[in-house]
Amino acid sequence: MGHSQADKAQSRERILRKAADAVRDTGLESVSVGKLMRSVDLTHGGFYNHFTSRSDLLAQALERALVEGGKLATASMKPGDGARSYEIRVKGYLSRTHRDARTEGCAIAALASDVARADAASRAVMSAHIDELVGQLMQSLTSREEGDAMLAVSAMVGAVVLARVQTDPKKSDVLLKSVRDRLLALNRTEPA
Amino acid sequence: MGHSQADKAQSRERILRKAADAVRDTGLESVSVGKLMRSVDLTHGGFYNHFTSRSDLLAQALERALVEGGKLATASMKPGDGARSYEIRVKGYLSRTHRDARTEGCAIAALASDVARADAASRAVMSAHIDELVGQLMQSLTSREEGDAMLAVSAMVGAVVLARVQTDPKKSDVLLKSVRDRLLALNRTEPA
DNA sequence: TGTACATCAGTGAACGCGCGTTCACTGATGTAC
DNA sequence: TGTACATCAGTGAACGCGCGTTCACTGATGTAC
Repeated sequence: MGHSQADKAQSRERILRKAADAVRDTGLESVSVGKLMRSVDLTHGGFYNHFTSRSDLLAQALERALVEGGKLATASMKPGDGARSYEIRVKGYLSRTHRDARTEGCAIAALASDVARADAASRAVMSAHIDELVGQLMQSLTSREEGDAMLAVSAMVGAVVLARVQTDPKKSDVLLKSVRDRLLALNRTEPA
Repeated sequence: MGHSQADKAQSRERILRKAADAVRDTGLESVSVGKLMRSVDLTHGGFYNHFTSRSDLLAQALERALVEGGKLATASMKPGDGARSYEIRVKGYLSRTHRDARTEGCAIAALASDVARADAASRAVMSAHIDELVGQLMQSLTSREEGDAMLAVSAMVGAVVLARVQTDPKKSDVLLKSVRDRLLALNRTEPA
């Protein structure tokens, strides 16, 4: 609303934050400059004081969504939880809460199919976050094998996306629980 | 081009087939009536001789894409392959060929994130095909446990989508191979 | 089989609409004296 | 500290464009006699 430099930074931040949410809520392509600016109580013309184009905004919103979505994963972990961190991550990711919180949750699950057909720049941004997630999970695995982490990440992302598609709530719950139980079991039995 | 009843049925079929491909190639929302009709050498006005609206077409194209994508899974199987069908399915799904053939491949992998935020009708259509895929895989599993099939389907869909996002081709290959090896191993060691 | 007529698949102009982007403008903010 | 001026965040009209949908039209197809 104001005209100071601090106000500008704040406006930019509000636009980007809203865009990061909108992108996860309704997809990359659904975000329009007009609707976005209206949603933060500004007019469309001012958009270009903050971003050079819609696609510039989208690239930054994707990155932001991935970072925000990634924070949640570690937010609920206390230091010293190291040994149980695999369990905590898997349970959190494959929870009904996460399934039902698409707008605040992992952007990989929210946008994977979209980004799979996007340009190389967008895919590279998400690739980095996939690698990071695989790395984090590998560290917390008793086997410490990257391939095991890749299976877990694939199953986690796949299960959350499929659980969000599933219209029967009971089947959706069962899907989450089945995958969760099996991923947890794998980490226990594998080193045997 | 022609005006006979047979021509009409053929036109409708060509439109729907193109739409089913386009939907997997570039997403549900990207299909426009004008571009679609041009791509089958017709003009946009005639579209409404075949479908009541764009969203009517989209619903049918999603169903078609799911059916076509599902056929591929069983196409390469010979009768009598029963015992090895889990292996054949998993290998086919997690192949580089499938990863690189988004337009002809499994529509669940191509459109899962999109449909996750679509209306209940679209989600119900895809839900049915997810259930079917889980059912098929369960039948071919030595454990015959639905939960095991759910893990496999989640990991298969997740891995293909993530492999399509991954910009580093080597990492993409490793992801597919790691998940494939582990899903195959699970079916061997579990009954022990 | 040949003719007259109704049907209807396909055409292309026209509609209202929302889109991304540009631009002349306003007035509050920040700066120089 | 007070005044004059430059800056620039935010406004809103305007642009060209592609969209989904409608509609009067055309001419080939199918039908009735």
